[in-house]
Amino acid sequence: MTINVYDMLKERDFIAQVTHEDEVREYLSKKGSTFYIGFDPTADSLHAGHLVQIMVMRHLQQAGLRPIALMGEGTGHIGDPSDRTDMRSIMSSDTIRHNADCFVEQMSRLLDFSEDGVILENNANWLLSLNYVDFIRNVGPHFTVNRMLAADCYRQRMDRGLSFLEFNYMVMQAYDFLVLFRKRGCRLQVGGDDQWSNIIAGAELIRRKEREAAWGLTFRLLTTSNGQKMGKTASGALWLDEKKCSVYDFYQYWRNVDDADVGTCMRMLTHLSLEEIRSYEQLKGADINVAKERLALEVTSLVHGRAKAEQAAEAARMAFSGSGNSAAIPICIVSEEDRGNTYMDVLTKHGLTSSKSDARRLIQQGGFYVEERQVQDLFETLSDDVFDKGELLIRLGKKRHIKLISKDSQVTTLD
RNA sequence: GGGGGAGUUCCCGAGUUGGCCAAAGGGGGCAGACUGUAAAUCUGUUGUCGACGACUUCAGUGGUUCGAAUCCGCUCUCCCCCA
Repeated sequence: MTINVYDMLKERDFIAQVTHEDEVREYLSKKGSTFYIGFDPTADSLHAGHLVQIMVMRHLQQAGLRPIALMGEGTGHIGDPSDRTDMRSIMSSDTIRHNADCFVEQMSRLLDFSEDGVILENNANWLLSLNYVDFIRNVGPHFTVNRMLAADCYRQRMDRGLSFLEFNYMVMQAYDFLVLFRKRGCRLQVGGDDQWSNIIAGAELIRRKEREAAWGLTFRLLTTSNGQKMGKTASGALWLDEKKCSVYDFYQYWRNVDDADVGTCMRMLTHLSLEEIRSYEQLKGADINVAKERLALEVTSLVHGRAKAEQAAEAARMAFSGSGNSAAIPICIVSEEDRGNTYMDVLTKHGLTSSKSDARRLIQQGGFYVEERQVQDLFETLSDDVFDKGELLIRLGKKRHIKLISKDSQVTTLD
């Protein structure tokens, strides 16, 4: 017999909170049951944090359940205050729509949409046209402000200030759940643990208005063993869009997770079997690197496909141990006019360093290498003869490997 | 609407008897050592530039002054108490 998906999720460390464990386990064992998960289109790409939700959808989908992916184009106009200390900036309708489109596009590559495998909904369809008075008369009586204020997600904001706009978010999301129950018979909402308050609000609304059972289930947020949010890079989120985060950088992120986090990441972000993961967890010391390579390969494959993931792995081996193929190493195209300029200037011009002072510091501190030769002279210039077949490998610090590509008298596309 | 308080460099947060402030300290970032492309630890660094000096910063703006983050006026924003 196959194991109950609920127990499987539990074994893989996903589950944070559940409203009614027995009922939810039972519900999830029935093929065709629907569950929903919301995505607020706050950016034009999904990021690592969404990966957990995606994985859950994949697991449940494989178990024969029907995921409803709800695009929060309507709620996006409000901005979820959960798990935030500051107010979200207000986005234009066009931006929100664009973001939602990007989400759908990415999801279509991460989930099986064939044969209505995933139901796509968009709460703009029912939220945007709501009549204010009708709405608050309809759902308002079922909420007390007292209880809402006691909710975790709002309490955190009591000191910093919470706008009335944001205060409405919970009610909107609760209403979404009610709509999806009526429209799709959906009795279960799942989401990240920061969504707990919003989720139970919806489940209660269904009970009050429809006198029907509805449940909620949340998953652990992706955090490091010492409580830091994972999926953050120096420049922000770890995006799934290749244009916003190269496959190589994405691979490197997972290749470099803390020792203590490898097992959890494998359980939550890959489809490796628990036995296999356990054997990886037996590894000690430097051997753990093998596990990290596997983790990075698996997660990257999921998001970008096997071929690109393997290219990235190759490139990483090339960069760090000399053997391999550098094809996937991030490139930077330099033009004719860069010749003869100091490395300081070239690095800065192409955005590899934030300013010439920054570049100067890097070189002075001995962190700049050209083909593994440490550059000592602050004013050393980029010359023609250092290129090998139009390519030149440089290194900033210990880990940032960049390939300069010589593009003679061509218009360069900077990035 | 009335009363009070605050806006400092990526973040938090010193500094307000005017010069010794590019501005303490912590966090974060970056570089180096150590290492396993880990963690922890240690060291350095962290406005810009034609760089042992110069230039531009302390919400905005206009003043006072030889000289202001520090004093005065106005504006904007935020918080708190009362309504």
